[in-house]
Amino acid sequence: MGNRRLFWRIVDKIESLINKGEFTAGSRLPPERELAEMFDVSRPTIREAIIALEVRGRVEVKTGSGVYVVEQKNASIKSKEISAFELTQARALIEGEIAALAAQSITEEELEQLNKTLIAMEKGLYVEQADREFHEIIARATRNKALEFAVSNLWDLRLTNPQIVADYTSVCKNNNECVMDEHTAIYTALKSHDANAARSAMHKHFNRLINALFDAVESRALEEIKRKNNEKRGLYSLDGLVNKSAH
Amino acid sequence: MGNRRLFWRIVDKIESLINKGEFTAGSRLPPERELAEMFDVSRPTIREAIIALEVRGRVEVKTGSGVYVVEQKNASIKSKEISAFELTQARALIEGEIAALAAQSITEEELEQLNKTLIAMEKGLYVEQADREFHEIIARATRNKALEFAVSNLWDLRLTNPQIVADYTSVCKNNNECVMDEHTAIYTALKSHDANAARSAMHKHFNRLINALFDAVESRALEEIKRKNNEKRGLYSLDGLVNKSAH
DNA sequence: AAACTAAATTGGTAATACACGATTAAAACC
DNA sequence: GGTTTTAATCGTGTATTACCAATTTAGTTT
Repeated sequence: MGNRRLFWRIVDKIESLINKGEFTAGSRLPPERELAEMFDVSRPTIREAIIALEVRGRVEVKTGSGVYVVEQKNASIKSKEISAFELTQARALIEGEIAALAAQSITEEELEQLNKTLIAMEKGLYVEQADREFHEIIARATRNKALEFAVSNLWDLRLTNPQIVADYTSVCKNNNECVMDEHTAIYTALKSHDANAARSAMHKHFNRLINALFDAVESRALEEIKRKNNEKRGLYSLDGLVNKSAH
Repeated sequence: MGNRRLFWRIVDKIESLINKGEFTAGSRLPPERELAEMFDVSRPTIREAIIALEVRGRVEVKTGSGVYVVEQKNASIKSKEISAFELTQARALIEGEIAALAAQSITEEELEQLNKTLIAMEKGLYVEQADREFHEIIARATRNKALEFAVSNLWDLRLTNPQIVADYTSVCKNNNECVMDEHTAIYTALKSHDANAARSAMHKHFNRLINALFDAVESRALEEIKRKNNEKRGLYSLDGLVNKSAH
């Protein structure tokens, strides 16, 4: 149950207090001893939590003075608040251009690597991994590490943001054939070194994904509405009364 | 002198041991007690250092078993090894598409904000900041936080990678007029909601930057060659001998 | 104004008890 | 006798308590 180490729980508590505005940016946290009493843990544990927050860049420790909340700049953008739609559109835009660029510089060896991911995907094993590799090989083929970096960051987003993970898994289940076909189309375009074809194939790939996401989210929203309506129906139902009065 | 808190120094020591290959990926670190003796500090300090390393993602702690070194995957891509050229090309590609997208959705208010950055830049104050804001406002105008995220990440790269910082500052000194003109052109295209014009203006902006970078690096390389040649000239020079023999 | 306390706060250590995981030894079972 | 299950043990991280040192800050005195 309470398996997670104690200081992590304290980190969460302090962080949420900061997020809630209980401790505002620039202000000083209560002294260690007070926090220890507050959360009913020992001082070393509080210190561990503060160190974790410090490494994360959320607070700054000034010896002899206190612990101060650090101004969070782009933290709101980071990870949270980004939807699967936004991520997919961004990837379409960026990876579309990457595909166009890669079409001009991709080597035979890289094409062979791409082909291997296609085979792996067809066999149905390591599908997730094959998917990521496919896109990363193309990014690498641009000979531009900044683009690799951008793709890698967006992929991390997909894996770390819980909402996006949920939305993606609901889509990716039974669409392997689609992905296969689309990846093959991209591969073919790259093999013929046709930049425009590669870009458009990549756009198609993500466009289909956006639509699939839309359908999935829509149907889930419908489910949710039905569920809530059923709850209300239970609350406001006259069935009981009707039955009784019928007798 | 030894002002920095003790555990940070331990973090450095352990990290350098990992980097040196003393502790290989996947292997277990010596137990806390042993490390404490090794570095001549107390166990709580070792624990603090390990927590810092854990938050940084360099090690993983398994209760009752030990502390294990984590495989570093994309660390090599991250930040290091990326040149100013690569970064600029990546930005051209990505922000070009962003400009095209933003042209369709940008609001009057955002256009006004853009105008303010132009005015600030013309006055010559907060130029760096005005530059960043200009690009971030456009990213925001896409209504896509994943794109904002990507732009923000690339900008961070520009500020954190020492080599890129050096290359950029050598270029940005006396080119404010260029930047002003290019930003104005982008602004005008966005104001008229012309996606293609916005994309191409953005491309021109970065293209000029790439050329400027190239010139700067080239001239610096020339300087370097001259310097080295002068050194060699000193080494192999016959001037001294000639002078002596002349007498 | 400068120097000097004194209080508040974090920095660091030592010793202790406990909980978890893995290994080993013993017991039970087949 | 060999195999599986169970129990004990040891190594390791987890967490607490208590204590003192170093630094900063504010106030006080000179």
